[in-house]
Amino acid sequence: MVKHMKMEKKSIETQENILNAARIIFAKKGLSGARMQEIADHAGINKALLHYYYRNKEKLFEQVFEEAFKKLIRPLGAFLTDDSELFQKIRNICKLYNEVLTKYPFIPNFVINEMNIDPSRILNLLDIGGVKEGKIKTAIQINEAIKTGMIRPIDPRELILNIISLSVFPFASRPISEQFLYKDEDMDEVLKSRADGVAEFIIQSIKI
Amino acid sequence: MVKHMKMEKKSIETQENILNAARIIFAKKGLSGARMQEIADHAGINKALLHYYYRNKEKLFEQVFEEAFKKLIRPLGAFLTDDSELFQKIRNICKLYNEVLTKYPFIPNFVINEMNIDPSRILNLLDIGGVKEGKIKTAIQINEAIKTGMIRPIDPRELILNIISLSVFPFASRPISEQFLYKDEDMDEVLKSRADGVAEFIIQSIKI
DNA sequence: ATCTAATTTAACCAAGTGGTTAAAAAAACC
DNA sequence: GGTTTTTTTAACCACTTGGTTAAATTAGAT
Repeated sequence: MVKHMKMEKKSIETQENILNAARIIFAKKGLSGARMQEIADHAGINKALLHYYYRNKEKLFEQVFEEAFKKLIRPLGAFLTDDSELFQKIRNICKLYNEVLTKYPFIPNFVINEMNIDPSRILNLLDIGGVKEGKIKTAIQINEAIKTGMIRPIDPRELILNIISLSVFPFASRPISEQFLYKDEDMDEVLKSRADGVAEFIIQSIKI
Repeated sequence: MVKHMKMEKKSIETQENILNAARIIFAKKGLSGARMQEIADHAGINKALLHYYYRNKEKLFEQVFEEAFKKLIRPLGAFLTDDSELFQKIRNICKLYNEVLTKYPFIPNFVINEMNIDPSRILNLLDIGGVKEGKIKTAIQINEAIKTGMIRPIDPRELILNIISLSVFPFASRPISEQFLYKDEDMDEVLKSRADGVAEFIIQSIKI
């Protein structure tokens, strides 16, 4: 990306291999637990080449983290800026989070944990996907729905946090939930088929 | 604990200091991110003494993890084995989790993350607090409540997972929720006052 | 005061870590 | 086939890390 004029085929493929390996290893072991050697092995290359493409561990991690963080926040932004009617919006975000997290199940745990270790990591990434304005907009919409008697009174932020909790936590807590709740079952299938139930659970809880 | 016949006052205090330091550092940085030197510093002692009381990092970590894991699972066990009527049970667990996690807010993230890195860590800790039998008992109770028309049809495990999600996720995801939902507010206060609302949210969603 | 346990000091070690380097080899490109 | 880029090899480095050791010091208990 930086020091080569011609971007050859093999080179791009290698960089993609590195990123894929980094995604897997970092998500599994975190920044401090991941080893550059392991990432190189997983990418099918050697350490020298890994450092040839990515200056250092921190830079590689930043790229992987930023990408994961966006994947986690964008559905929230999509929900908050969604113009649909409230109940439909709720169905939409449940479905969207379910799709995204089925595809990238390690993201919630990974992002939350690294943010916990170093909250400053997020500083360059505020206001992604229009969350800021969307939040205000959706809060107004919820308060309207309360006024018109469509839903019972509830703090908009509480409702939003409940929606996210129900959508995201089962993925983040998978190893625990699997052990204590869904032992011997296909947790992938369980999680995938949750989306509709979650949306109805939320709607039931607020509608009058 | 091991090599001394007399357990003097100072000794016990030091061991407690070590454990407290270990709880904080491990919860913040995880097993791989924590440094024995940092734990020693935080405990106000030196590395030699740290190793004098705790043979190695792994042993110290195991003790801290097991303790945290139990703190996280016991409320679930208490809920599942609770003899109260269903709605009261739900109010009880919401309140209990809120109290426990207000006191130990780092536990969810810590336990979930370390389980994600090494799921085998839990193997000696299965069936804590009567979760196993309690699960069956509560499932029966929920199915009864459905039959008698007290609540709408729902998979018992889905309901349980929803309860846990709503109770635990806001604590686990605090750095993110704070940033995007409750900016500039006292998140401690917000979390503390959530318990009642959460219980009603759940009850509203299932009652007929 | 004396004996024992708790703690410090300070040096040390082996293994692992992120990262570098230079030269050789392999592959892609024209 | 010659040039350029990609990749490997392999050695190397400085630093960190978990862990150890032995002797000296401090504090507690009786």
